[in-house]
Amino acid sequence: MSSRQRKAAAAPDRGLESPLPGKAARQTTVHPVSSPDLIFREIIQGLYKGTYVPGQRLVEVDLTQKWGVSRGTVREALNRLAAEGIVVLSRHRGAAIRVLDVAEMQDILAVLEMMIGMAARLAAQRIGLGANRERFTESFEMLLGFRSRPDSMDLVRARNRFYRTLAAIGGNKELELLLSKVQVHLLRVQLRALHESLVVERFDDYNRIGDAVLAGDARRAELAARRHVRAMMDILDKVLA
Amino acid sequence: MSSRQRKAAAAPDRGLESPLPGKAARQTTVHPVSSPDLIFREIIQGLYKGTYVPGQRLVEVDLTQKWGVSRGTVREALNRLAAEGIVVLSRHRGAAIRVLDVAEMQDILAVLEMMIGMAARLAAQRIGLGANRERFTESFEMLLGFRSRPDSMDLVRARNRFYRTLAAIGGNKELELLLSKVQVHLLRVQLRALHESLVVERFDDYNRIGDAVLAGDARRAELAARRHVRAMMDILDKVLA
DNA sequence: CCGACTATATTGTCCGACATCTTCGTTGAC
DNA sequence: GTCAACGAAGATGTCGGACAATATAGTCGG
Repeated sequence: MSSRQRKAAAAPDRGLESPLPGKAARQTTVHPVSSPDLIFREIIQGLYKGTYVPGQRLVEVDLTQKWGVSRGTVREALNRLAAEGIVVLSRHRGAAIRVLDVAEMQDILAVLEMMIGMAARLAAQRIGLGANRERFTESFEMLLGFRSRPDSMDLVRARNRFYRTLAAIGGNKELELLLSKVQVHLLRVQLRALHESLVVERFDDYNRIGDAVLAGDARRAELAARRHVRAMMDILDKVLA
Repeated sequence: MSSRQRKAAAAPDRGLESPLPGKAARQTTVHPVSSPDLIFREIIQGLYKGTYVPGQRLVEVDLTQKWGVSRGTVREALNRLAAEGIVVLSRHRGAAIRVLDVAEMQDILAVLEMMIGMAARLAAQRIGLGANRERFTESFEMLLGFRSRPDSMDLVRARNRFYRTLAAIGGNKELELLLSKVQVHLLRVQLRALHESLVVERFDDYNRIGDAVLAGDARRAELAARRHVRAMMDILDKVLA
């Protein structure tokens, strides 16, 4: 019974036309993050910190106790991590941090070359629009600021931010979204585990990319970005030899 | 209390090294699909069928009644759909089928041009390996078989399969994964709604792509693929003019 | 007609329970 | 002693209910 009769989603009632777009309207309450969100980020951060290593199994009950949340909440976080490709799920066997084999790393880098190249090209083309130049310059200089002190969690953040900004001012939302789904986190961590030399930050490359973007030289920006990724591929190949 | 002490995922016990890879071992039970999986697919299929239209809200309780599952299950499905970008979630406001604006469609097509181009290039390079030629030929001919009878759900499946095969024989797993995350479903449905002419299947394009791939001509395959996507972008532009 | 307040619908999160399934140690036959 | 079948324990899949938090709609007073 109950007045809960609703025709089960049959009526195409249009709603949520613009869920996020800022009408600068009243933000009734600040919606910081949901619990699954927190766990999601914690685990990614734990990846960099070494709290979690590829191959490690994630048992629901354990996570429940660790963060004091319910299984349902943990489950949501795990599903999102799986959707991102960071953990693998197999029915009735549970979750584990994904292990990349060398072929997968090469695949990721190959795709990354194309996507980062595109992002750099678009960014160079649109560097003059709006506040793009300021935004880019800021994240660029912040990244370069770590030249003297690598190996910190802040550097990781700065690098990620640099790439996010690159994609953002490029203006292609879909590219931005897809780039966030490429397994850069896993790749970095597992490359580092593979060989120490791979962890070296290539600031010269960053410089070349940044310069070309700021110069508005789309072709050069794309080439610099692609060369950067290709350099990592080469190092990977050498390590294997 | 309770012997449930487990150090909360601190021990890097390696497990699930190869969750899927076929050791051709005993498959104790056939794991068809989980309930969230079913709902996930149903909704995507419903998109094509018109059961669900962009902008339509998806209320959890409705879906639980429609499929006779619990809210938790529905929730999982919605989260996955959100992760794929098919629905948008906003806190306490619920889920709705994502509405693409024209800019987003253009973004998606721009990324698609690059990715499909890459897939076609790789596929042409590897057409000779293993059973690639057979696999590709089969899906190719199946697609062409619909030349005389467009506008069926089967055609949708055939086209998707063609692209999946293209990506698969290309051999880059990451590209394959990312391609599956591009919003082709939404794009097709909303393009169709925008203008009837956009629904026309471009079999000539498919032919050119297929021929080039089968000929092992990587350059030509990439160009044909990119041109196909670009043609759709042009039509989109014309409709807007 | 407009703005503040209240009611309701809906989502976010938790808890507990049970079925299903995997894993692994044990038993027993060969 | 080896190996397969059996069975117990651990973990996940799914369910149902419950309550809090919050957005939206409707109501009331001005």
